[in-house]
Amino acid sequence: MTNLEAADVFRRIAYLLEIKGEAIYRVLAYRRAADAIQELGRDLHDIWEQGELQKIPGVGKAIAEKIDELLRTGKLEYYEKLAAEVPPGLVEVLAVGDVGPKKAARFWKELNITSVDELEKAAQEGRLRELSGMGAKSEARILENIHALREQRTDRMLLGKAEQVSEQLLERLRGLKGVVQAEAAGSLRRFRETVGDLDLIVGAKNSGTVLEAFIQFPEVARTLGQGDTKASVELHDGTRVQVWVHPPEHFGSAWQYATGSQAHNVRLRELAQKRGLSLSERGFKTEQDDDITCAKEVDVYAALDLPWIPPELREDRGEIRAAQAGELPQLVEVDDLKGDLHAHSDWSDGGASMREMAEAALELGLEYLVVSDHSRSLGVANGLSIERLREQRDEISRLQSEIGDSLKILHGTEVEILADGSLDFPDEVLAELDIVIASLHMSLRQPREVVTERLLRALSNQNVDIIGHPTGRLIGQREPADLDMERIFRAAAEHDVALEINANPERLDLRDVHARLAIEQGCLLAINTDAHHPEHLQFRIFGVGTARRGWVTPDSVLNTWPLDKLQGWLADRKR
DNA sequence: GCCGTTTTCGGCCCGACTGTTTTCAGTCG
Repeated sequence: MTNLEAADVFRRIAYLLEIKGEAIYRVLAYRRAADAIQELGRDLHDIWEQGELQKIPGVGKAIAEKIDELLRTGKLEYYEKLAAEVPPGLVEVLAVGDVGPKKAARFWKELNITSVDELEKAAQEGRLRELSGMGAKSEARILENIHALREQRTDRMLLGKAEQVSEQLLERLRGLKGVVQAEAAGSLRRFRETVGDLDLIVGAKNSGTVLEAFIQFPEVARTLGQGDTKASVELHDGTRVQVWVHPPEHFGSAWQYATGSQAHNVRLRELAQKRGLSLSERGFKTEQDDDITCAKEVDVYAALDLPWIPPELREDRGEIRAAQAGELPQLVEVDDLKGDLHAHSDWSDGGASMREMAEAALELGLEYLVVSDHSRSLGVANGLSIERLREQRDEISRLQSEIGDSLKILHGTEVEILADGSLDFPDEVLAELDIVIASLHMSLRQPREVVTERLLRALSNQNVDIIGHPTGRLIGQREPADLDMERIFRAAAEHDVALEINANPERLDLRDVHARLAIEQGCLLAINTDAHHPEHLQFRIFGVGTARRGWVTPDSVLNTWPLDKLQGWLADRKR
């Protein structure tokens, strides 16, 4: 049973309890435990075997016992009893917008609806409006939301797309009369790997006119809701966007609120309560009902005696405790990156020449760029033969003398880790290169033991400097290889091999929680773009965002080092 | 059901928006 499957059981329990009408805090407890299990980064089995289930935040005695039963037997009696009481199909009904536990329970008890199909049929037949408190409008909304669900218009989008769409809208918003400031908030600002809807926040006095203008933007297909301070719309491509408008004197608290995460905000509000304050997007209220406004985000944190907490850390993963103790990490920043250690050219499957790639790197102010084209076995990517690899070396020398000293081009390879764990080039060929990245692209579906051993074998090859996109996942398209990450981290630390945080928004691999575990084990990381076009070098912001979500500091990142230090490290390894 | 530098029992965030209502419940973030 995977972490995701176990988390799903507890999430379903939470939903069923909620429909059943159980105490909300019991529901929240199950939901919190489900989230914690899903975001572990470690294998639930390992924690179970070590008897440390109750060390997971949100897991106490009762839920630990249920995890134990689930992992031992593959089943959970408590869940099965619950599912006999409340039809489990109702969980899917909750995924329909505007349908929560109360309505789902009434649809079930009063109309005998237990699935989305049955709900759709009832709505089409006009039976929902017969319930008290429901009307034709609610019915039409629910029907529309069922269609949106069917068309998967509710899927989360990749960070790259979210960034692009958001920037476009922010540009327009900033151009509106009276707008002082417009910024991205929500999971995009926190650099979560996928984004549900876009949350934008605007500082302006005249919220009404800004919102009116916003819903008229050409990108907007329809308005889902609009009030005094916020509007919610759907764009032509199905992207959902929420815009909040607050007066500039509230901008800080509003931005903080809209950035989330929800769990982080709940913690802050609890802290506020303990001080006799109430925190909302409008700032603080004292017990005497006096307002404390926050024009800047730092004001919100300062009122709680906390330093400003970077958005990427705001996930209720210990950041508030660290802030209270004055132990927030000094996170890596984009400007810390001195080079990119993984890029492709048209020698293999890249879309640009080495010169074009180098010029793009120069423009970003990088000190060095590694050209690391694919190796011979990756036919689909036009992998290089040994002969062509050596020709490429000569070509790089020529290019280097042409462009001068401001950018050092290093010759590397992204060498295939073959199905048996051997590498696609012999050791003597790898030894000729400046730097070697070893990656998995093929046979990713091998059993855990096999694929883990395969990566461990590559890690122990003394020519290997970096493991590229370690798990091989493609977000939303291809599951990660079933690796024992803790063994990988231990081996990487032992052999002093860096693990990549691949910055391509389709990969983000290592992911945030893995990066955090890796540095705790003493691993070195490398934040690389894996660029196949000059513009892909910009992906580094997503890699840095992911690293920051993993509490990564610059000293753990190989490519924050200046060229001479990097070359020193590489030379030491060759000995 | 979980949790504790005020607690091992008694708490557990806060407000906007919508639809159906004459004052509010439900949903969402």
